[in-house]
This record gives sequence, structure tokens and C-alpha cells, in this order.
Amino acid sequence: MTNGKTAPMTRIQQKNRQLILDGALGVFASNGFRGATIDQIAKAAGLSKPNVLYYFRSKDEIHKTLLTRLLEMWLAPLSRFDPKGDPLEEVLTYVRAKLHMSRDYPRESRLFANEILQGAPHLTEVLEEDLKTIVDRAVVVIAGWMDQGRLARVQPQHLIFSIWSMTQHYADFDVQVRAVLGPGHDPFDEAEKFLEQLYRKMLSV
Amino acid sequence: MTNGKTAPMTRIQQKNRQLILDGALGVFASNGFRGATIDQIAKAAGLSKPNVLYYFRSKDEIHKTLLTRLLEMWLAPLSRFDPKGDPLEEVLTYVRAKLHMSRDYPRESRLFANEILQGAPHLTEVLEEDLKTIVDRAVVVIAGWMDQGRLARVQPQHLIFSIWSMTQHYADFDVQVRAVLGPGHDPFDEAEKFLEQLYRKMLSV
DNA sequence: GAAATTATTGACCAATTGGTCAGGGTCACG
DNA sequence: CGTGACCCTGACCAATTGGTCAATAATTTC
Repeated sequence: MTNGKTAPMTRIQQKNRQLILDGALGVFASNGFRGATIDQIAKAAGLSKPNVLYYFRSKDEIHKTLLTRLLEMWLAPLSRFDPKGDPLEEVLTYVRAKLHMSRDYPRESRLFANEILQGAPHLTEVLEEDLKTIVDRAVVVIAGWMDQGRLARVQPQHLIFSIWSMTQHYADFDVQVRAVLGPGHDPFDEAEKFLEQLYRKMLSV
Repeated sequence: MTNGKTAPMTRIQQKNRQLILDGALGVFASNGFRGATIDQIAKAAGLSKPNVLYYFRSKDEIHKTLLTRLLEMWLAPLSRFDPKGDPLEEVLTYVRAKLHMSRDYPRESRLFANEILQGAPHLTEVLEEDLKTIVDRAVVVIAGWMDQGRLARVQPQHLIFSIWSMTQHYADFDVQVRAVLGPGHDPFDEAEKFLEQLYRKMLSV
């Protein structure tokens, strides 16, 4: 039942596991792991607490499932760099993709931020294997462009960090961004223009 | 006793309140507010739980005290922009100051990040008053430089966001940064060089 | 449509946790 | 050196919370 690969899931299992994960995503994102209670998750999912624990062995398992699913989606765009494409446009496409993810999936961004902030207790091994591998591949592509003189030379890893931090900032620090801007602003729209300017100037040779 | 202004504090009060705040900073930073327990704080401070509650009425009060103190230190460098200085150097000085704060006070950075991530339940009013006021002042100075053609024109608020997000990233997402870089890197040293390049190119007219 | 399987829940438990309190120790100060 | 204010703690409490379980309801299967 907890094994997605072999055990065939009934319709009810499909539906309820999804309800739980959806509810839990919001609860974890806005309260952190320790701050989230199974009761809150159950309520958000529209189920009873024992019923939640019927579909997931523990709170930990819900959290872990969520993180695993999330990580795939989160890292996917990084694998889409095309060495044959126009370097600057490739980077800008990635920046936009990440920014739109922050805008459209802020709960996912916050869940991830929470986890990393706490020292990634459930992610350390994934971080050091999958993540590093994916980033390393992207770094090779980017460094290639720089070697060819098609992109200004900067340390590729930090270029990637800059994209992550600035785009995720608009999801994770949303309240702060809005408090500073005040009413009458569209943070994500403005951010998109700002980031395009920034990377065009920075990366042009 | 809880009022720092009028009531004179004994040596013991001074010392123990400081011990508690120091201990609590670490505990809150690495566990979040809900994840932190008074027992952990007491242990970190080397005091008994009831003794901690002798110096602070509640866990909330410790947290609030910490945030208030922190916010001052955190925002101070933003007020130091000198309209008469060299624009690019002024910005770079601020960037360096923030990066060094991330390096030297990562617990403070994480405490702050945790609070904002949870929607800033204890900071909303401060955020919308003090923070906005300070930022608005800095925005005026920066916009002035741009009007004089001494700095490339970008939206000043987002310039500030970019500095905050990229510098704090190295404290808040430390595990991720180190996982990606692997051994043999000094994240903060590299970041300093990267950020200098970035802002020089971006802000040069 | 009955048996077998799956789904659901109220009631409960043990552990944790924020906070209290009475009583005893310690320190400053006259 | 005595006394009042300050400091500290073991024992305790009520609320919360992760998780269990026996019993019941709903579905599927044959």
C-alpha cells in the first residue's frame, strides 16, 4: 500500500492519498515539519486522523513522500539546457521557468526551503547524489559556452545559486516582498523584467 | 524584570538572560519556533527549564526578544548608503556587509528566514512600518544615482531583493550550497567574487 | 448476495511540552 | 550577622500530539 510500484492501488487509495498529500503540502509549507500536526493535515484533506494514518504509516512518511515527488519537479528544468541553443536565451529560459515555479507553486518552494533550512535531515543523501550530479552536468554545459566565448565568464555554480536564490525569494519571502513594495505592485511581473535585465547585462560578453 | 528600560538588572539577570538568548538563537534557528522546546533552550543555556521561565515569561517572549534585537542589526547596514559616495562602491559595500553577516551570523539569518517563511506572524507590523520606511529611504538614494546617470537603471527595490536573497542564500541554504560545490570550496569567498562581478556588470552605465 | 477485502472512525494511550508553584538556597546590604 | 529581595529547582499539571486498535461500514469479488 505504501509501495507505489508493485501494489495496484484502488481508486479510493489513489484519491485519498492525493487528498492527503495536497493537504499536507499546505500544512507543512506554512508550519514546517514539527509545526504541522496530523490533525491539521487530516482536516485539510477532509479525512479523519486515523484515516490519514491508514494511508500513510506516519507523519514522517507523508513528509518524505512529498519531498521526493517535489524534488523531481523542482530539478527537472535544470536538465533542459541545450548545448546547441543560444546560451543567453537558454539561461533566461531557465530563469523564467524557475520564477514561474515560484509563482505557481509557492507551497512547494516553501516546503523545500523549510527542509533545507533545518539542515535537510531527510534529504542529505539525495542532495549529495542526485542534486550534485544534475548540477554538475549543467555546469559542464555552461562552462562550455563560456569557453567558446559565448557567455561572460563567471563561476557556473554560483550563477545557478543566484538563479535559485532570487527566484525562490519571491515565493519564500513573499510577505516581506509585499510589505516592502506596498500595494499596487505585481512582484512576479516586475521580478521577471528585473531578472532579464540582470542576466542580459551580466552574461553578455 | 522583563522591561529592559526602567528596571535595573542585576549582574545575574544580565548574564542569564544573555545565556538564554544565545542558546535560544541556536535552537530556534535550527528547529523553527514550533520545533524548539524550552527544554532544549534551557539545556543550550546551561540552566533548568523553570529557571529559563523565571527570566522570560514564555517561549514566545524569548522568540520575540530575539527577533526584535535581530531586526535592528539586520537592517542597520541599509541605512548607511551615502548619497555623496560613489554609487557602485556604495552598493558593493552593502553587498559585502550583507554577505559577511550571512557568514558570521548564520543563526540570525536562519531565525529570520524561518520567521518570514511562516508568514512573519510576529513581525508583520514591524515589517510594514520600519522595514518599508528604511527600504524606501534607500530606494530614494539609489533612484537618485540612477537619475544622475551614475548607475544603470533598474528597479531599486528589486535590486535590494537581489542582494538580500543572494547573500542570505549562503547562510540559509548552506547545506545545499556545500552539497553542490563538494569539498574544496570556500562558498563565501567565491560568492564574494561572484557578487562583485555581477553587480559591477549589471550596474555600470 | 454472501464472503472477503478494504475503508473509516471513536476511544484510547503514552510521550512530549509549555507553564506553574511552593519551598528552599543565595546574595547584597545595612 | 540578619533580613529582605533575588535566584533556583523538583514535582506537578493540563493540553497537545503521534500513533494504535477493535469494531463497524462500505466495496469488491465470485
